[in-house]
Amino acid sequence: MNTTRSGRPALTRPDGTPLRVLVVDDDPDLAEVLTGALRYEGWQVRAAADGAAALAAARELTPDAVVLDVMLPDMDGFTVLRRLHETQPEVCVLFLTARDAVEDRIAGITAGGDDYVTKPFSLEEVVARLRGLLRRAGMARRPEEEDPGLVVGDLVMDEDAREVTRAGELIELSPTEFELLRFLMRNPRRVLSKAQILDRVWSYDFGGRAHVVELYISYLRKKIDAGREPMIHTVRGAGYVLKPVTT
Amino acid sequence: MNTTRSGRPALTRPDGTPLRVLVVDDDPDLAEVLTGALRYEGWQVRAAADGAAALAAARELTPDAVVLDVMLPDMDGFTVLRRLHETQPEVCVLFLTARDAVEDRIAGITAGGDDYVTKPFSLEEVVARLRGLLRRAGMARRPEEEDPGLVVGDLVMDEDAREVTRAGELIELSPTEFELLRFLMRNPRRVLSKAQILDRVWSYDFGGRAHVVELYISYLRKKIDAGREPMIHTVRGAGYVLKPVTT
DNA sequence: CGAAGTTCTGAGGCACCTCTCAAAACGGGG
DNA sequence: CCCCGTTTTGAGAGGTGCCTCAGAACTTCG
Repeated sequence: MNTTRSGRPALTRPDGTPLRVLVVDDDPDLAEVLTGALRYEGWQVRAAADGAAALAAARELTPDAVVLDVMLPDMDGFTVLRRLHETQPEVCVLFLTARDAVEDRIAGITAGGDDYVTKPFSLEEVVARLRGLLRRAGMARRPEEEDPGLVVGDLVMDEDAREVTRAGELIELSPTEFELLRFLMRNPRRVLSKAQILDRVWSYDFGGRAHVVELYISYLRKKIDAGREPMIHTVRGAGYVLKPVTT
Repeated sequence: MNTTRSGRPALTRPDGTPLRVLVVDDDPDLAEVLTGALRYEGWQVRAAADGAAALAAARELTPDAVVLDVMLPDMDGFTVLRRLHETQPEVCVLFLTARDAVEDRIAGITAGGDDYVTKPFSLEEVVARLRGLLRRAGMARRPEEEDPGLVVGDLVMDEDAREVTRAGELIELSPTEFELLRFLMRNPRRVLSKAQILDRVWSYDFGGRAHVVELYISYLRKKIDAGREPMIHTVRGAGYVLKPVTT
């Protein structure tokens, strides 16, 4: 079976072959990190540095989704989108955009089913948005059973509703807490180093130290483990693990 | 069958041929030690002293993994990474870096599935990280059956969860204890000298005496053999062995 | 514009980990 | 049975990792 590099079963196309994604960004470092992260999901990834290259690559690859920077050296991201849809109307597009840039034009996009994230973003966010897009477009399916959502023990996360419950009890989380927990829940019973967590959950341009991770772990513990059998465990010198209580 | 020099079945590529690893470091002594340790794992190893040589060797060898020093005489380790991924997107990279240089430039590395170890490191750590990388990338498989983890008698180690159980009972270990036990479990029924243990489990720059090994063996015994049939045995004048109880 | 919530920094402190020293226990050879 | 080298154990110093708290900077929303 097709799997992610973390060993978890990958999200695939309906026929079981790996999802195909095209990354379009003119910043080589960012493109490198993005393609790496998406490959890590078990997907087939290709990169392009400008609009012309993107359209050429898209004709060749026929991707299921495109991660598309709005600002490209040769042409506007929206032009690329329009041209893409001419030949491949089914393709999903995830825009990458600066925070203060053209919110109005983006707003029209999301109506068409596409989505966007603002720079600087975290990799978990990009991956989550992409998975959401593909799932809603019916272009992806989880292998085997029906989508059970994210479940670890009695801890349940509904990504669409952005709701988390433990033992049926609703838990309110801030945005960062939510993303951290999602990352932990996508990798249960695996020790995750602070560096790994920082790289995936925090924005790529975050300069701070790993101390923040400890802080947010402590926030999560207060909300999730408070007065209960703990699910978040510290592994000294290695990182943190999320485990169901009944090991 | 392809085997390690210790007689244990080697981790191989999916087609059964030996894994191919490229070691890139400008310190000849360190490169020598590393290539030796990786060859000992039954892998096909080649060394390069700078970035240019590394890229050339990679084109020729098409390695499954690259052990890459961040500081190279001719070019940045990250440039090497990007160039490598251009031609061989599937390759895994394990970075070697100084402890205080970590935070700034390593950022983003673990997101793509790659990993790093800080100098000074132990050989067991490098090997373990590499095995983890290759296993998760689906690029390596254990010969014959599915990955059972590390099992000796009723002693079981889950490397991902960093968990050790004996007869189902969870045993808490410090980082050094864990690495020592991993080394013993990877070489069961084999007498390991204190010098061997020191060379593999402790960092290469460790100046202390072999007395630490005795000390840590005693710690392990207290946790693993406590009140049970002993698995760790002393072979006077030779070293230590880990054996299942029913010999 | 003000209030509430969120994110991050820095300092303090506790607990654990690692290693050294010293002495006791063990085991084999005479 | 005793001696001597080897191994084990105990106590403790020093360092490090991790957690908590308090508050400052920033954002969001009314």
